[in-house]
Amino acid sequence: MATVVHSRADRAIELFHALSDETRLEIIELLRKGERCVCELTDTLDAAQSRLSFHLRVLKDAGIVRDRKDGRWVHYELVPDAFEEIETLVTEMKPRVVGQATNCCA
Amino acid sequence: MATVVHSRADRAIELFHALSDETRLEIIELLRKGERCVCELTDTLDAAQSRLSFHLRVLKDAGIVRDRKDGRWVHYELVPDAFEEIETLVTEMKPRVVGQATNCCA
DNA sequence: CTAATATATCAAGATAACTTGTTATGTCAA
DNA sequence: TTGACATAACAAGTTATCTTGATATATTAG
Repeated sequence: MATVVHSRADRAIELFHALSDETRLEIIELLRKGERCVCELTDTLDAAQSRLSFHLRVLKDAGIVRDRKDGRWVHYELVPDAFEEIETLVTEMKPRVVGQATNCCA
Repeated sequence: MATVVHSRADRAIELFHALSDETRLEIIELLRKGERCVCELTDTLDAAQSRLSFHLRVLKDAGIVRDRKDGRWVHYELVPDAFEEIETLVTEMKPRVVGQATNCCA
């Protein structure tokens, strides 16, 4: 179980990296409709099984999805908390509304 | 001027990719305090100039920062709209609150 | 004009990420 | 128990990204 301790920045990098791939965004889009097994993702996205497995792991390691084993199927679903976390990160990097502050050089 | 037409997904990938690097997050954090010239970023982050230049370009191409030439200095600042755009993207990929929908296989 | 400074760009190498094909593991049906 | 299926993991190759050092361009000071 890949449980690594992250600095704040490392965590942001992990999350944003997980979101910066087309296949993974497609997976997220599909999972918005609810839990899905890998087989259905494979079919819908017309992607090789090992490729899906690779991307699901990236998403899972980042905590964006979780899996549930059910017989020979594994179902994946989104983890709402992860999206809250991402929203917080984005909010915290927005520019402050205040003035331009100290002018360097020139 | 690198102006490429993006699909919605491509745009998301570009933005999230731009945010998935430590140096770039540090740049953003610094620029939250207001406009800065490259020289100051180089000093503060203790990074080689060409490295900063590379990362600033990634951020600029993604529309996250913009530059302003002023004599022999170039000042960079955050583009607030970009963060609104990112927030919207994140909001739109959050799981819907509704039930589990169609159960595949099993 | 010349030298120094600020920045960008480029080329080469290093590292990381992704894809594909293959094999391994577990589960179920016959 | 055997075979088929669902999924994960691995290995090798490919591609993308990042870093570093070198060079190019513009601007200003002297």
